[in-house]
Amino acid sequence: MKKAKDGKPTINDVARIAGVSKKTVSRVINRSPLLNGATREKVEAVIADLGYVPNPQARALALRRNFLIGLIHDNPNAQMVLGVQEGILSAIRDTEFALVVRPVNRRSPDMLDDVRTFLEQQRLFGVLLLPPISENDALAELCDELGVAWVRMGSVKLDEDQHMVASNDREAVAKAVAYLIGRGHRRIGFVAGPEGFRSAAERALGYRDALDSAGLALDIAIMAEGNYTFETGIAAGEKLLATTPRPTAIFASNDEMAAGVLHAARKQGLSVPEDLSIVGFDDTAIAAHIWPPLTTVRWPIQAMAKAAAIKLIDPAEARRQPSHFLSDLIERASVASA
Amino acid sequence: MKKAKDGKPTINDVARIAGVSKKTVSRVINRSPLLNGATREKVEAVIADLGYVPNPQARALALRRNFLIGLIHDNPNAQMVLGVQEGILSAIRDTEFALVVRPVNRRSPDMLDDVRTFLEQQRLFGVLLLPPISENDALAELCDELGVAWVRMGSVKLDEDQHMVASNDREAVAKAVAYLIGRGHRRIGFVAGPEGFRSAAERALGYRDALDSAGLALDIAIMAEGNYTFETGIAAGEKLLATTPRPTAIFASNDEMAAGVLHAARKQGLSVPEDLSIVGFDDTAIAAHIWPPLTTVRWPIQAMAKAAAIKLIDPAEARRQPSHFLSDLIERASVASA
DNA sequence: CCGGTGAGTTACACCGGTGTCACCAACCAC
DNA sequence: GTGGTTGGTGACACCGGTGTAACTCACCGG
Repeated sequence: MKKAKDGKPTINDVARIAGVSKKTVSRVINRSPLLNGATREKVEAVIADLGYVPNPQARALALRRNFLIGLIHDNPNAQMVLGVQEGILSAIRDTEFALVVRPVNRRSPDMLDDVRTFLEQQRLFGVLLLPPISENDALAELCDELGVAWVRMGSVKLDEDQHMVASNDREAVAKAVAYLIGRGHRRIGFVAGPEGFRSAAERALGYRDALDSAGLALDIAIMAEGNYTFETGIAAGEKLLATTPRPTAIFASNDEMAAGVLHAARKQGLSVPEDLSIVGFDDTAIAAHIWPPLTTVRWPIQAMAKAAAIKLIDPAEARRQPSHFLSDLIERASVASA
Repeated sequence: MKKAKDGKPTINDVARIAGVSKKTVSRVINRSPLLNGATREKVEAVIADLGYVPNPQARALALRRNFLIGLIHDNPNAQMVLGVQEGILSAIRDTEFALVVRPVNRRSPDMLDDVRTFLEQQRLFGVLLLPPISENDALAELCDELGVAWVRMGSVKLDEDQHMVASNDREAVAKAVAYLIGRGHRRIGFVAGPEGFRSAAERALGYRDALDSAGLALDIAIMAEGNYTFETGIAAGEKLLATTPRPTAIFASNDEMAAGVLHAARKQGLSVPEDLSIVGFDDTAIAAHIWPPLTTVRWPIQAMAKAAAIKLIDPAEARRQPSHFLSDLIERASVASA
């Protein structure tokens, strides 16, 4: 009778029915310590009875902060993006936060303006920046300017711990290439990622590190560059396989390019791994599903995203979260001894 | 001086500086028609000068509606989910809507409660339901109960047009199998999707349709079931390839299982497509990147998601959006004539 | 018996928008 | 000149929460 017929119950309804002020109801919701136990129980009973849930928009307005975190990304790899989303979700589960996604176009000249409009319009609490766009310092500056908290993920540490969650691509690639060297390979080709990507640069450094440690010389004849796509992997594979002596192993900077190298090898009638060993990076779905299954480097994407999200939303837990994650070599069937 | 040092400008700031009431500013923002041109220009100048952007939470509170739409999904295929996200984003670009994502666990007994909590807590304007979870009628009912608008995507029409965007999997599979028959195949194996998935049932019906039209008998010896994963595709492939006479072609209900069949064939020393033709469904990344590239059925996922989002947010445009989308057969290299 | 203390609670303004209605001036018909 | 429209604007309450300060009431010591 007193309650609007279709509207959801509000704090006023609860207060009236429980016979207390709305502020007291607010205290119950927010678990305020100075609250008489009997009052709390009475109010909680009414809340349960009415099925009352606080209105997040009203809360956001009064608190001058909201509970939305954004994921800004420009990543062609669907599995990575979804892994990140899952990771963030596991961090915000059972909190009042929600995840807003915003794919952007790295190549668009309006990219920064787009992000600015998005942030101004939605007034997010904070954002997560995913590679490769996370490498753009202008984005971090924009967030600072607009008062939006931010954490970026990346392949190498770029900021202080509270703003950064990094894998260590250089070290991981060095381990993978060292593994090939350990299997007797001496002529190991390298397919780099595109110029301008920090991950590509880091992975290339890892390759050099491994050769250096083993006392092997760098030979630019067996180094090629792709842009992380299957097609450029084929082209790079063709180039490397045309050299003499032919490499006995190739490390590709991501799985798609590794699949392209495999494709190129097959076109030339080479068997993998008998004639050529191949190692990729990322451990995306394709790695396990091609033939032969690809030995590759897996980085803990969900765990990283979860840590990043916690840094964003929970200052108390933030310092307990690692900023640095280790990758593993996943051995499958695309590597044989030389 | 008058303006808080760190806070963003509010409608009050604009009103005071422009020398009008806040209601007039509100009218400018909302493009009210009864507004003197000179007043409008004056206010717009102040808005531009201050960089004023309306607070979405305050707006949501006053309007008793917000501008968040949710994507609820439980889909193992990252590419599909991301395609949907892109599609939705292209629909809400340049609107004030934002996209909130919510992966759920289909198998969890708490799934419905999770969704309920999510919807009650966030008070979304509306949600998009993705298969396979979109097939759950209880979800649609829950949305109706909570007053949340909804549109579901699926492989077959389940609701009235305003709630539904469907591909036509049955017809698409029938076309694909007819294509195999047209290439001379008479013994065509079928790998079904998991029981309980509407898409799986529809695809199986399409297979039967095609055999019927060609006057071919159904042979359950060359039908197997998988759960849309690579591994179950291998198992299904092994089963079908063990029959005599061996099928000359196999249609798998998704690409991952098709890749599994390919894997099984290769293990038995069979060449594809010389000894066995294979057709998949979905045209995910894996289809183009395995060897040989997979002939498969592509459904217009982004366009469907875009149409679904428009139905949700724009009643005026909604009736102009199709509810029914057609799939294409993408011919690659995994099919040869019998 | 009285003033001080602190726990528990309330009244009220406020967050930043929108809806309603009153209001005013200009214009019109009579 | 009067009364009735109409276009344009403002005052004020309201949406549903939270912060602040003030209040009430036991309980305490002197």
